[in-house]
Amino acid sequence: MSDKQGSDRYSLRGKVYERIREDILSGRYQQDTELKEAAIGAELGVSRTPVREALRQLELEGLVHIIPNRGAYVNMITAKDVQDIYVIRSMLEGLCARWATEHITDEQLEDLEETLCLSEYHTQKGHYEKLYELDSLFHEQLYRAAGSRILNHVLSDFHDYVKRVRRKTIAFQDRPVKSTREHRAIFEAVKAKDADRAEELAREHIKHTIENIQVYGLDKIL
Amino acid sequence: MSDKQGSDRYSLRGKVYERIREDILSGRYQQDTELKEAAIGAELGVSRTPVREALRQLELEGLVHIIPNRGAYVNMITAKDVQDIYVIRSMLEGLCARWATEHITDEQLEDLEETLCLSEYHTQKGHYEKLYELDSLFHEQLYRAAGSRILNHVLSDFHDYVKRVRRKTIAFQDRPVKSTREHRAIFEAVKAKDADRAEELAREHIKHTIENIQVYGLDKIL
DNA sequence: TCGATAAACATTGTATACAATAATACAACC
DNA sequence: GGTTGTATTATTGTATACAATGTTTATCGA
Repeated sequence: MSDKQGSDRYSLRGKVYERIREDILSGRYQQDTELKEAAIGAELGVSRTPVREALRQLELEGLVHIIPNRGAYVNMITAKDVQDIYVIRSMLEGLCARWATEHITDEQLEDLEETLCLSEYHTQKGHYEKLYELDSLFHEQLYRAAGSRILNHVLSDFHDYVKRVRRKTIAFQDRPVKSTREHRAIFEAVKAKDADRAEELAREHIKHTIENIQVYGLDKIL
Repeated sequence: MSDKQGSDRYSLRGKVYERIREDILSGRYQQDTELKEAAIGAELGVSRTPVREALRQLELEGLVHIIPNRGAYVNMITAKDVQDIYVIRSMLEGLCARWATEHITDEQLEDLEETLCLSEYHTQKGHYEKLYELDSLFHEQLYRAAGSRILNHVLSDFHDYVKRVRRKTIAFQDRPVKSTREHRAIFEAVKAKDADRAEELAREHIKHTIENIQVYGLDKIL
Protein backbone atom coordinates (compact mmCIF):
# COMPACT_ATOMS: atom_id res chain seq x y z
CA MET A 1 0.00 0.00 0.00
CA SER A 2 1.44 3.31 -0.97
CA ASP A 3 -1.19 5.69 0.23
CA LYS A 4 0.30 5.38 3.71
CA GLN A 5 -1.54 7.04 6.50
CA GLY A 6 -1.36 10.49 4.97
CA SER A 7 1.81 10.68 3.06
CA ASP A 8 0.37 13.47 1.01
CA ARG A 9 1.44 12.55 -2.43
CA TYR A 10 0.44 15.98 -3.73
CA SER A 11 2.72 18.15 -1.69
CA LEU A 12 6.30 18.58 -2.74
CA ARG A 13 7.43 16.78 0.36
CA GLY A 14 5.20 13.84 -0.51
CA LYS A 15 6.48 13.71 -4.06
CA VAL A 16 10.09 13.82 -2.98
CA TYR A 17 9.44 11.16 -0.37
CA GLU A 18 7.77 8.81 -2.83
CA ARG A 19 10.50 9.41 -5.34
CA ILE A 20 13.45 8.69 -3.10
CA ARG A 21 11.63 5.74 -1.55
CA GLU A 22 10.96 4.30 -4.96
CA ASP A 23 14.55 4.87 -5.98
CA ILE A 24 15.81 2.97 -2.97
CA LEU A 25 13.29 0.16 -3.17
CA SER A 26 13.81 -0.25 -6.88
CA GLY A 27 17.53 -0.54 -6.39
CA ARG A 28 18.57 2.56 -8.25
CA TYR A 29 20.89 3.52 -5.45
CA GLN A 30 23.59 1.36 -4.00
CA GLN A 31 24.10 0.63 -0.35
CA ASP A 32 25.41 3.67 1.54
CA THR A 33 24.99 6.06 -1.33
CA GLU A 34 25.10 9.52 0.15
CA LEU A 35 21.90 11.45 -0.41
CA LYS A 36 22.74 15.15 -0.49
CA GLU A 37 19.86 17.44 0.13
CA ALA A 38 20.94 20.12 -2.28
CA ALA A 39 21.60 17.69 -5.10
CA ILE A 40 18.28 15.95 -4.81
CA GLY A 41 16.50 19.26 -4.47
CA ALA A 42 18.14 20.55 -7.61
CA GLU A 43 17.32 17.39 -9.50
CA LEU A 44 13.66 17.55 -8.58
CA GLY A 45 13.46 21.32 -8.82
CA VAL A 46 12.60 21.97 -5.20
CA SER A 47 14.38 23.52 -2.27
CA ARG A 48 16.14 21.61 0.47
CA THR A 49 13.25 21.85 2.91
CA PRO A 50 10.93 19.21 1.44
CA VAL A 51 13.93 17.00 0.72
CA ARG A 52 15.03 17.14 4.33
CA GLU A 53 11.60 16.20 5.56
CA ALA A 54 11.42 13.30 3.17
CA LEU A 55 14.81 12.01 4.30
CA ARG A 56 13.83 12.20 7.95
CA GLN A 57 10.78 10.10 7.25
CA LEU A 58 12.74 7.56 5.31
CA GLU A 59 15.10 7.28 8.22
CA LEU A 60 12.33 6.30 10.59
CA GLU A 61 11.20 3.73 8.09
CA GLY A 62 14.68 2.30 8.07
CA LEU A 63 15.40 2.99 4.41
CA VAL A 64 18.14 5.52 5.09
CA HIS A 65 20.34 6.20 8.05
CA ILE A 66 21.29 9.70 8.99
CA ILE A 67 24.52 10.62 10.66
CA PRO A 68 24.05 13.97 12.37
CA ASN A 69 25.82 16.82 10.67
CA ARG A 70 27.11 14.48 8.01
CA GLY A 71 24.38 13.25 5.80
CA ALA A 72 21.84 10.65 4.83
CA TYR A 73 22.89 7.29 3.45
CA VAL A 74 20.90 4.62 1.66
CA ASN A 75 19.99 1.45 3.51
CA MET A 76 19.49 -1.22 0.94
CA ILE A 77 17.23 -4.09 1.74
CA THR A 78 19.36 -7.20 1.89
CA ALA A 79 18.43 -10.71 0.91
CA LYS A 80 18.32 -11.60 4.58
CA ASP A 81 15.97 -8.72 5.27
CA VAL A 82 13.61 -10.00 2.62
CA GLN A 83 13.66 -13.49 4.05
CA ASP A 84 13.07 -12.19 7.56
CA ILE A 85 10.21 -10.06 6.37
CA TYR A 86 8.54 -13.05 4.80
CA VAL A 87 8.93 -15.17 7.92
CA ILE A 88 7.48 -12.39 10.03
CA ARG A 89 4.76 -11.80 7.50
CA SER A 90 3.75 -15.44 7.45
CA MET A 91 2.98 -15.20 11.16
CA LEU A 92 1.24 -11.89 10.95
CA GLU A 93 -0.76 -12.77 7.85
CA GLY A 94 -1.92 -15.82 9.77
CA LEU A 95 -3.01 -13.64 12.66
CA CYS A 96 -4.62 -11.28 10.21
CA ALA A 97 -6.65 -14.06 8.60
CA ARG A 98 -7.77 -15.18 12.04
CA TRP A 99 -8.91 -11.73 13.06
CA ALA A 100 -10.51 -11.15 9.68
CA THR A 101 -12.51 -14.32 10.16
CA GLU A 102 -13.75 -13.01 13.46
CA HIS A 103 -14.56 -9.48 12.34
CA ILE A 104 -15.29 -9.41 8.65
CA THR A 105 -18.57 -7.89 7.52
CA ASP A 106 -20.76 -9.27 4.77
CA GLU A 107 -19.90 -6.34 2.59
CA GLN A 108 -16.18 -6.90 3.02
CA LEU A 109 -16.68 -10.56 2.23
CA GLU A 110 -18.31 -9.60 -1.03
CA ASP A 111 -15.52 -7.20 -1.94
CA LEU A 112 -13.02 -9.93 -1.23
CA GLU A 113 -14.87 -12.41 -3.41
CA GLU A 114 -15.04 -9.92 -6.23
CA THR A 115 -11.29 -9.42 -6.07
CA LEU A 116 -10.89 -13.17 -6.06
CA CYS A 117 -13.05 -13.66 -9.14
CA LEU A 118 -11.09 -11.05 -11.01
CA SER A 119 -7.88 -12.75 -9.94
CA GLU A 120 -9.07 -16.07 -11.25
CA TYR A 121 -10.04 -14.50 -14.52
CA HIS A 122 -6.73 -12.76 -15.05
CA THR A 123 -4.82 -15.83 -13.92
CA GLN A 124 -6.39 -17.76 -16.76
CA LYS A 125 -5.59 -14.99 -19.18
CA GLY A 126 -2.04 -14.63 -17.93
CA HIS A 127 -2.30 -10.91 -17.22
CA TYR A 128 0.53 -10.74 -14.75
CA GLU A 129 0.64 -7.02 -14.18
CA LYS A 130 -3.05 -6.97 -13.36
CA LEU A 131 -2.56 -10.00 -11.18
CA TYR A 132 0.07 -8.22 -9.19
CA GLU A 133 -2.37 -5.44 -8.40
CA LEU A 134 -5.12 -7.86 -7.46
CA ASP A 135 -2.79 -9.81 -5.23
CA SER A 136 -1.97 -6.62 -3.36
CA LEU A 137 -5.64 -5.69 -3.21
CA PHE A 138 -6.64 -9.07 -1.78
CA HIS A 139 -4.15 -8.77 1.02
CA GLU A 140 -5.03 -5.16 1.74
CA GLN A 141 -8.69 -6.03 1.95
CA LEU A 142 -7.85 -8.76 4.40
CA TYR A 143 -5.75 -6.34 6.44
CA ARG A 144 -8.67 -3.98 6.67
CA ALA A 145 -11.12 -6.73 7.49
CA ALA A 146 -9.02 -7.77 10.46
CA GLY A 147 -10.05 -4.50 12.06
CA SER A 148 -6.73 -3.75 13.72
CA ARG A 149 -5.11 -0.41 13.07
CA ILE A 150 -1.82 -1.71 14.41
CA LEU A 151 -1.71 -4.95 12.45
CA ASN A 152 -2.79 -3.14 9.30
CA HIS A 153 0.00 -0.62 9.79
CA VAL A 154 2.80 -3.13 10.21
CA LEU A 155 1.61 -5.49 7.50
CA SER A 156 1.12 -2.69 5.02
CA ASP A 157 4.65 -1.52 5.65
CA PHE A 158 6.10 -4.96 5.08
CA HIS A 159 3.97 -5.55 2.05
CA ASP A 160 5.29 -2.36 0.58
CA TYR A 161 8.87 -3.16 1.47
CA VAL A 162 8.99 -6.27 -0.62
CA LYS A 163 7.04 -4.77 -3.49
CA ARG A 164 9.87 -5.11 -5.92
CA VAL A 165 10.46 -8.73 -5.03
CA ARG A 166 6.80 -9.53 -5.40
CA ARG A 167 6.54 -7.79 -8.71
CA LYS A 168 9.42 -9.76 -10.09
CA THR A 169 8.52 -13.18 -8.77
CA ILE A 170 4.75 -13.21 -8.94
CA ALA A 171 4.71 -14.58 -12.45
CA PHE A 172 7.45 -17.12 -11.88
CA GLN A 173 6.67 -20.71 -12.80
CA ASP A 174 3.20 -21.86 -11.79
CA ARG A 175 3.03 -19.46 -8.86
CA PRO A 176 0.11 -17.38 -10.20
CA VAL A 177 -2.19 -20.39 -10.44
CA LYS A 178 -1.22 -21.73 -7.05
CA SER A 179 -1.32 -18.32 -5.41
CA THR A 180 -4.82 -17.62 -6.63
CA ARG A 181 -5.94 -21.06 -5.51
CA GLU A 182 -4.50 -20.36 -2.08
CA HIS A 183 -6.29 -17.04 -1.93
CA ARG A 184 -9.52 -18.83 -2.74
CA ALA A 185 -8.91 -21.34 0.03
CA ILE A 186 -8.22 -18.60 2.55
CA PHE A 187 -11.34 -16.82 1.48
CA GLU A 188 -13.47 -19.94 1.89
CA ALA A 189 -12.09 -20.52 5.37
CA VAL A 190 -12.81 -16.93 6.35
CA LYS A 191 -16.31 -17.17 4.93
CA ALA A 192 -16.91 -20.44 6.78
CA LYS A 193 -15.78 -18.73 9.99
CA ASP A 194 -13.06 -21.31 10.45
CA ALA A 195 -10.40 -19.11 12.04
CA ASP A 196 -7.92 -21.90 12.73
CA ARG A 197 -7.97 -23.00 9.14
CA ALA A 198 -7.80 -19.45 7.81
CA GLU A 199 -4.75 -18.76 9.94
CA GLU A 200 -3.04 -21.96 8.87
CA LEU A 201 -3.76 -21.36 5.20
CA ALA A 202 -2.55 -17.78 5.28
CA ARG A 203 0.70 -18.82 6.91
CA GLU A 204 1.25 -21.53 4.39
CA HIS A 205 0.44 -19.12 1.59
CA ILE A 206 3.28 -16.82 2.58
CA LYS A 207 5.63 -19.73 3.13
CA HIS A 208 4.98 -20.93 -0.38
CA THR A 209 5.70 -17.43 -1.60
CA ILE A 210 9.08 -17.55 0.13
CA GLU A 211 9.89 -20.87 -1.47
CA ASN A 212 8.99 -19.53 -4.87
CA ILE A 213 11.24 -16.54 -4.32
CA GLN A 214 14.10 -18.74 -3.21
CA VAL A 215 13.78 -20.91 -6.29
CA TYR A 216 13.69 -17.81 -8.45
CA GLY A 217 16.88 -16.62 -6.83
CA LEU A 218 16.89 -13.59 -4.64
CA ASP A 219 20.23 -12.37 -5.89
CA LYS A 220 18.69 -11.76 -9.28
CA ILE A 221 16.58 -9.03 -7.75
CA LEU A 222 18.78 -7.43 -5.16
CA MET B 1 14.27 1.25 22.79
CA SER B 2 14.54 4.98 22.59
CA ASP B 3 17.81 5.42 20.87
CA LYS B 4 16.11 4.51 17.60
CA GLN B 5 18.26 4.03 14.59
CA GLY B 6 19.65 7.53 14.76
CA SER B 7 17.02 9.73 16.17
CA ASP B 8 19.71 12.09 17.20
CA ARG B 9 18.63 13.12 20.66
CA TYR B 10 21.11 15.93 20.67
CA SER B 11 19.85 17.96 17.76
CA LEU B 12 16.92 20.26 18.28
CA ARG B 13 14.86 18.13 15.97
CA GLY B 14 15.63 15.07 18.05
CA LYS B 15 14.76 16.81 21.27
CA VAL B 16 11.48 18.10 19.91
CA TYR B 17 10.67 14.67 18.55
CA GLU B 18 11.36 12.92 21.83
CA ARG B 19 9.40 15.53 23.70
CA ILE B 20 6.23 15.40 21.61
CA ARG B 21 6.46 11.62 21.43
CA GLU B 22 6.72 11.38 25.17
CA ASP B 23 3.83 13.80 25.59
CA ILE B 24 1.61 11.67 23.38
CA LEU B 25 2.67 8.33 24.82
CA SER B 26 2.33 9.59 28.37
CA GLY B 27 -1.18 10.76 27.68
CA ARG B 28 -0.61 14.45 28.18
CA TYR B 29 -2.51 15.24 25.01
CA GLN B 30 -6.00 14.10 24.22
CA GLN B 31 -7.07 12.36 21.05
CA ASP B 32 -7.08 14.73 18.05
CA THR B 33 -5.40 17.57 19.87
CA GLU B 34 -4.13 19.93 17.23
CA LEU B 35 -0.37 20.34 17.34
CA LYS B 36 0.48 23.78 16.01
CA GLU B 37 4.02 24.19 14.87
CA ALA B 38 4.42 27.76 16.01
CA ALA B 39 2.99 27.08 19.46
CA ILE B 40 5.19 24.08 20.10
CA GLY B 41 8.21 25.90 18.75
CA ALA B 42 7.56 28.84 21.04
CA GLU B 43 7.08 26.58 24.02
CA LEU B 44 10.35 24.79 23.44
CA GLY B 45 12.20 27.87 22.29
CA VAL B 46 12.98 26.70 18.79
CA SER B 47 11.83 27.67 15.34
CA ARG B 48 9.17 25.87 13.35
CA THR B 49 11.64 23.91 11.26
CA PRO B 50 12.66 21.26 13.78
CA VAL B 51 9.08 21.03 14.99
CA ARG B 52 7.83 20.31 11.50
CA GLU B 53 10.40 17.59 11.01
CA ALA B 54 9.51 15.99 14.31
CA LEU B 55 5.83 16.00 13.44
CA ARG B 56 6.46 14.39 10.07
CA GLN B 57 8.35 11.59 11.75
CA LEU B 58 5.65 11.07 14.30
CA GLU B 59 3.15 10.78 11.50
CA LEU B 60 5.03 7.91 9.95
CA GLU B 61 5.14 6.22 13.28
CA GLY B 62 1.39 6.54 13.53
CA LEU B 63 1.37 8.78 16.58
CA VAL B 64 -0.05 11.79 14.78
CA HIS B 65 -1.98 12.20 11.58
CA ILE B 66 -1.38 15.14 9.34
CA ILE B 67 -4.03 16.69 7.16
CA PRO B 68 -2.28 18.60 4.40
CA ASN B 69 -2.46 22.34 4.77
CA ARG B 70 -4.44 21.94 7.95
CA GLY B 71 -2.35 20.57 10.70
CA ALA B 72 -1.12 17.71 12.80
CA TYR B 73 -3.40 15.90 15.20
CA VAL B 74 -2.65 13.50 18.02
CA ASN B 75 -3.37 9.81 17.56
CA MET B 76 -3.85 8.34 20.98
CA ILE B 77 -3.11 4.71 21.52
CA THR B 78 -6.36 2.98 22.37
CA ALA B 79 -6.91 0.06 24.68
CA LYS B 80 -7.52 -2.12 21.64
CA ASP B 81 -4.24 -0.98 20.13
CA VAL B 82 -2.42 -2.05 23.25
CA GLN B 83 -4.07 -5.44 23.24
CA ASP B 84 -3.29 -5.92 19.56
CA ILE B 85 0.29 -4.94 20.11
CA TYR B 86 0.68 -7.53 22.83
CA VAL B 87 -0.85 -10.27 20.72
CA ILE B 88 1.45 -9.39 17.84
CA ARG B 89 4.37 -9.11 20.20
CA SER B 90 3.74 -12.53 21.69
CA MET B 91 4.22 -14.03 18.25
CA LEU B 92 7.22 -11.95 17.36
CA GLU B 93 8.91 -12.38 20.72
CA GLY B 94 8.51 -16.10 20.17
CA LEU B 95 10.17 -15.85 16.80
CA CYS B 96 12.83 -13.66 18.31
CA ALA B 97 13.62 -16.21 21.01
CA ARG B 98 13.86 -18.91 18.35
CA TRP B 99 16.25 -16.90 16.25
CA ALA B 100 18.23 -15.84 19.26
CA THR B 101 18.65 -19.49 20.18
CA GLU B 102 20.05 -20.16 16.76
CA HIS B 103 22.37 -17.16 16.54
CA ILE B 104 23.36 -16.02 19.98
CA THR B 105 27.06 -15.73 20.73
CA ASP B 106 28.69 -16.76 23.97
CA GLU B 107 29.34 -13.16 24.81
CA GLN B 108 25.71 -12.22 24.29
CA LEU B 109 24.70 -15.15 26.44
CA GLU B 110 26.85 -13.82 29.24
CA ASP B 111 25.42 -10.33 28.93
CA LEU B 112 21.96 -11.80 29.10
CA GLU B 113 22.77 -13.79 32.18
CA GLU B 114 24.21 -10.76 33.86
CA THR B 115 21.02 -8.81 33.22
CA LEU B 116 19.08 -11.74 34.58
CA CYS B 117 21.11 -11.91 37.78
CA LEU B 118 20.60 -8.24 38.37
CA SER B 119 16.89 -8.68 37.75
CA GLU B 120 16.67 -11.44 40.28
CA TYR B 121 18.50 -9.33 42.82
CA HIS B 122 16.28 -6.28 42.37
CA THR B 123 13.16 -8.43 42.31
CA GLN B 124 14.02 -9.62 45.78
CA LYS B 125 14.67 -6.10 46.90
CA GLY B 126 11.49 -4.77 45.32
CA HIS B 127 13.26 -2.08 43.30
CA TYR B 128 10.56 -1.66 40.68
CA GLU B 129 12.00 1.24 38.77
CA LYS B 130 15.27 -0.60 38.30
CA LEU B 131 13.36 -3.72 37.40
CA TYR B 132 11.56 -1.87 34.65
CA GLU B 133 14.86 -0.91 33.10
CA LEU B 134 16.26 -4.41 33.38
CA ASP B 135 13.13 -5.88 31.86
CA SER B 136 13.59 -3.60 28.87
CA LEU B 137 17.25 -4.44 28.68
CA PHE B 138 16.62 -8.18 28.73
CA HIS B 139 14.25 -7.93 25.81
CA GLU B 140 16.51 -5.60 23.87
CA GLN B 141 19.44 -7.95 24.31
CA LEU B 142 17.30 -10.77 23.02
CA TYR B 143 16.26 -8.66 20.04
CA ARG B 144 19.85 -8.02 19.18
CA ALA B 145 20.83 -11.63 19.67
CA ALA B 146 18.25 -12.72 17.13
CA GLY B 147 20.42 -11.05 14.53
CA SER B 148 17.62 -9.65 12.43
CA ARG B 149 17.62 -5.97 11.63
CA ILE B 150 13.98 -6.15 10.60
CA LEU B 151 12.68 -8.05 13.62
CA ASN B 152 14.69 -5.84 15.93
CA HIS B 153 13.21 -2.77 14.32
CA VAL B 154 9.58 -3.79 14.60
CA LEU B 155 9.89 -5.25 18.08
CA SER B 156 11.72 -2.22 19.39
CA ASP B 157 8.98 0.01 18.05
CA PHE B 158 6.27 -2.01 19.74
CA HIS B 159 8.21 -2.27 22.94
CA ASP B 160 8.46 1.49 22.99
CA TYR B 161 4.83 2.01 22.15
CA VAL B 162 3.59 0.27 25.25
CA LYS B 163 6.23 1.76 27.50
CA ARG B 164 3.76 3.60 29.63
CA VAL B 165 1.60 0.54 30.10
CA ARG B 166 4.59 -1.54 31.08
CA ARG B 167 5.86 1.03 33.50
CA LYS B 168 2.54 1.13 35.27
CA THR B 169 1.80 -2.55 35.40
CA ILE B 170 5.20 -4.11 35.89
CA ALA B 171 4.96 -3.94 39.65
CA PHE B 172 1.36 -5.10 39.83
CA GLN B 173 0.64 -8.04 42.10
CA ASP B 174 3.20 -10.83 41.90
CA ARG B 175 4.12 -10.02 38.32
CA PRO B 176 7.75 -9.04 39.02
CA VAL B 177 8.56 -12.39 40.57
CA LYS B 178 6.83 -14.38 37.86
CA SER B 179 8.22 -12.21 35.08
CA THR B 180 11.77 -12.65 36.24
CA ARG B 181 11.23 -16.39 36.60
CA GLU B 182 9.93 -16.49 33.05
CA HIS B 183 12.95 -14.57 31.82
CA ARG B 184 15.16 -17.10 33.52
CA ALA B 185 13.30 -19.95 31.85
CA ILE B 186 13.62 -18.33 28.43
CA PHE B 187 17.31 -17.79 29.03
CA GLU B 188 17.86 -21.41 30.01
CA ALA B 189 16.07 -22.62 26.88
CA VAL B 190 18.16 -20.33 24.71
CA LYS B 191 21.32 -21.46 26.41
CA ALA B 192 20.32 -25.10 25.98
CA LYS B 193 19.74 -24.42 22.28
CA ASP B 194 16.17 -25.59 22.59
CA ALA B 195 14.56 -23.25 20.06
CA ASP B 196 11.09 -24.75 20.25
CA ARG B 197 10.98 -24.36 23.98
CA ALA B 198 12.44 -20.85 23.86
CA GLU B 199 9.79 -19.78 21.37
CA GLU B 200 6.99 -21.30 23.39
CA LEU B 201 8.21 -19.73 26.62
CA ALA B 202 8.62 -16.30 25.10
CA ARG B 203 5.13 -16.39 23.69
CA GLU B 204 3.70 -17.44 26.99
CA HIS B 205 5.67 -14.75 28.76
CA ILE B 206 4.01 -12.02 26.74
CA LYS B 207 0.61 -13.64 27.12
CA HIS B 208 0.99 -13.58 30.86
CA THR B 209 1.91 -9.94 30.62
CA ILE B 210 -1.32 -9.26 28.76
CA GLU B 211 -3.32 -11.06 31.42
CA ASN B 212 -1.64 -9.06 34.13
CA ILE B 213 -2.47 -5.85 32.31
CA GLN B 214 -6.06 -6.86 31.86
CA VAL B 215 -6.43 -7.64 35.54
CA TYR B 216 -4.86 -4.31 36.39
CA GLY B 217 -7.37 -2.57 34.16
CA LEU B 218 -6.28 -0.89 30.99
CA ASP B 219 -8.69 1.99 31.39
CA LYS B 220 -6.75 3.10 34.42
CA ILE B 221 -3.80 3.87 32.20
CA LEU B 222 -5.29 5.22 29.00
C1' DT C 1 58.57 13.44 1.45
C1' DC C 2 55.88 13.28 5.50
C1' DG C 3 53.14 15.14 9.04
C1' DA C 4 50.74 18.79 11.28
C1' DT C 5 48.06 22.78 11.09
C1' DA C 6 44.96 25.95 9.44
C1' DA C 7 42.25 27.86 6.00
C1' DA C 8 38.84 27.07 2.41
C1' DC C 9 35.00 24.49 1.15
C1' DA C 10 30.99 21.61 1.39
C1' DT C 11 27.13 20.09 3.85
C1' DT C 12 23.90 19.92 7.29
C1' DG C 13 21.12 22.39 11.18
C1' DT C 14 18.20 26.17 12.27
C1' DA C 15 15.79 30.48 11.71
C1' DT C 16 13.23 33.53 9.13
C1' DA C 17 10.62 35.32 5.18
C1' DC C 18 7.25 34.73 1.90
C1' DA C 19 3.50 32.09 -0.63
C1' DA C 20 -0.44 29.13 -0.63
C1' DT C 21 -4.21 27.29 1.63
C1' DA C 22 -7.79 26.74 4.87
C1' DA C 23 -10.69 28.63 8.83
C1' DT C 24 -13.27 32.45 10.52
C1' DA C 25 -16.04 36.53 10.83
C1' DC C 26 -18.96 39.53 8.95
C1' DA C 27 -21.82 41.75 5.72
C1' DA C 28 -25.09 41.65 1.92
C1' DC C 29 -28.78 39.39 0.13
C1' DC C 30 -32.82 36.38 -0.15
C1' DG D 1 -33.43 34.18 10.26
C1' DG D 2 -30.63 31.79 7.33
C1' DT D 3 -27.43 31.57 3.53
C1' DT D 4 -23.91 32.85 0.56
C1' DG D 5 -19.92 35.43 -0.73
C1' DT D 6 -15.98 37.98 0.55
C1' DA D 7 -12.41 39.88 3.39
C1' DT D 8 -9.51 38.87 7.18
C1' DT D 9 -6.78 35.99 9.89
C1' DA D 10 -4.35 31.97 11.17
C1' DT D 11 -1.64 28.17 9.82
C1' DT D 12 0.85 25.36 6.98
C1' DG D 13 4.14 24.74 2.74
C1' DT D 14 8.28 26.18 0.61
C1' DA D 15 12.33 28.89 -0.23
C1' DT D 16 16.17 31.25 1.26
C1' DA D 17 19.60 33.06 4.45
C1' DC D 18 22.66 32.27 8.00
C1' DA D 19 25.11 29.42 11.60
C1' DA D 20 27.46 25.35 12.98
C1' DT D 21 29.84 21.43 11.86
C1' DG D 22 32.56 18.32 9.27
C1' DT D 23 35.78 17.47 5.34
C1' DT D 24 39.23 18.45 2.24
C1' DT D 25 43.10 20.80 0.67
C1' DA D 26 46.98 23.69 0.73
C1' DT D 27 50.84 25.34 3.10
C1' DC D 28 54.58 25.22 6.18
C1' DG D 29 58.26 23.16 8.78
C1' DA D 30 61.09 19.30 9.82
